[in-house]
Amino acid sequence: MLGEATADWQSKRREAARREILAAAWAVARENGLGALTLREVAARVGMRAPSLYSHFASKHAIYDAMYGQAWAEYDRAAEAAVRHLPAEPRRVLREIARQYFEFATADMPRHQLMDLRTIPDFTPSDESYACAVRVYDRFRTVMASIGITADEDLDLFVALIGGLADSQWANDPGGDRYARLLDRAVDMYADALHLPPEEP
Amino acid sequence: MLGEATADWQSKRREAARREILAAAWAVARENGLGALTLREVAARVGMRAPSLYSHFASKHAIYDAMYGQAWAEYDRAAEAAVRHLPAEPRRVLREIARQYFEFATADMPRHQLMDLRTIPDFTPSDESYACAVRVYDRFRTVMASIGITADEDLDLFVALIGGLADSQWANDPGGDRYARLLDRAVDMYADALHLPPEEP
DNA sequence: GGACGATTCCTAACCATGTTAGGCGAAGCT
DNA sequence: AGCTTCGCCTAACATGGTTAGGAATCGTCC
Repeated sequence: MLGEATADWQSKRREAARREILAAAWAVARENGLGALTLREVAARVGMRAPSLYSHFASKHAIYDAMYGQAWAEYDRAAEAAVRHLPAEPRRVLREIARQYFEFATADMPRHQLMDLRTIPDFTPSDESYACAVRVYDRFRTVMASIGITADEDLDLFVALIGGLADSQWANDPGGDRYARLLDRAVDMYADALHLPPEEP
Repeated sequence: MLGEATADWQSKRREAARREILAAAWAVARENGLGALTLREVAARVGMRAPSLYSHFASKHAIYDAMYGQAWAEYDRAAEAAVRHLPAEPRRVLREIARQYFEFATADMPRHQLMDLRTIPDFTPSDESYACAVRVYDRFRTVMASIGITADEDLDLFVALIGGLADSQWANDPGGDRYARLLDRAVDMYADALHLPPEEP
């Protein structure tokens, strides 16, 4: 039987190794694109051979899964910070949420691709990773509720709207700001449709 | 030198073979998903071995390219038909375009994935295939111009809106009709923002 | 202190898939 | 008939995910 202290030390080493592998995976994805993320390349960056990664992750999908969870957790942190200083006016709240999402989505292409479940064929996140995404959505729902928007359809519409703009940004003007301008118009369209009062100047 | 009649006959056989291969590729994609589209599988369905496909397509990407062109050409035909009986009221025109796109996009998942350039890594359509997509966009721009919408930003916004809803449909409610209902709301939002007159009952 | 057990890395290899090389046979041209 | 062309074949290669099995390391226990 392993002693408690040892188990703790070992699990810390395990965690460190996992973190290092994930960091390498992110580096590869950012430098050469998600498509270039190969086990042999990741392994090389941490001074290992590909099969050794299996001591830390059950499969390549497990690495994707961890990255997926990390990305959503990252977004959750950013959103949490933003929620603490929410404007008073509902319309400004919408704008804030929209901008936050858009900035996060357009700041890092591989991260954004990874957060989209359609990107990796046959990928389904683990419960744990998926919970990170759900947490974000719960926070979003709470904020929306605080300005009186609770209907599922209203929430879905807002998400589709902002998501469509972020995707269009990547598809049609990566690196530019063409859709950032449209974002404000979209938010206003949406706010008008829901009869939110205009902003004070 | 080959005789004229023979060349013609041979090129017809070549075309027939290409069509057969593409049909098999579509069948595989629809039955087992885009990810299951493998050269060996396609070849098997047309009674060949994988390398023989290279007599008809330069690479797997060339097959994707042909499928991409076909998909957009298909949409172009559908759009052309719709354009011939456009309603008189601008708002109804928008609704018509939106519904048309949404229905086409949600009718066939692999086709929709393929029409999105992000789906296949490192895929860039040939000029010829891309022209099919451009043709669709030109038609769209013409119709929009006919109801007085010409600004690039207005067009981009509409496309992002409808595209976002179609993507959300696939992501969150495949097989359902949750986002079809939202489509009409989105169109109205957009039409209101552009001060289009309401529809007559 | 030495044997045991777990852990972690390695090499070798397997399988799937896109792709290339090279050959064989049929079919048409001259 | 002889030559060329074409379409298909088999064999093989490169890459990439994965598995099998072994060796080294390190903490634990007698």
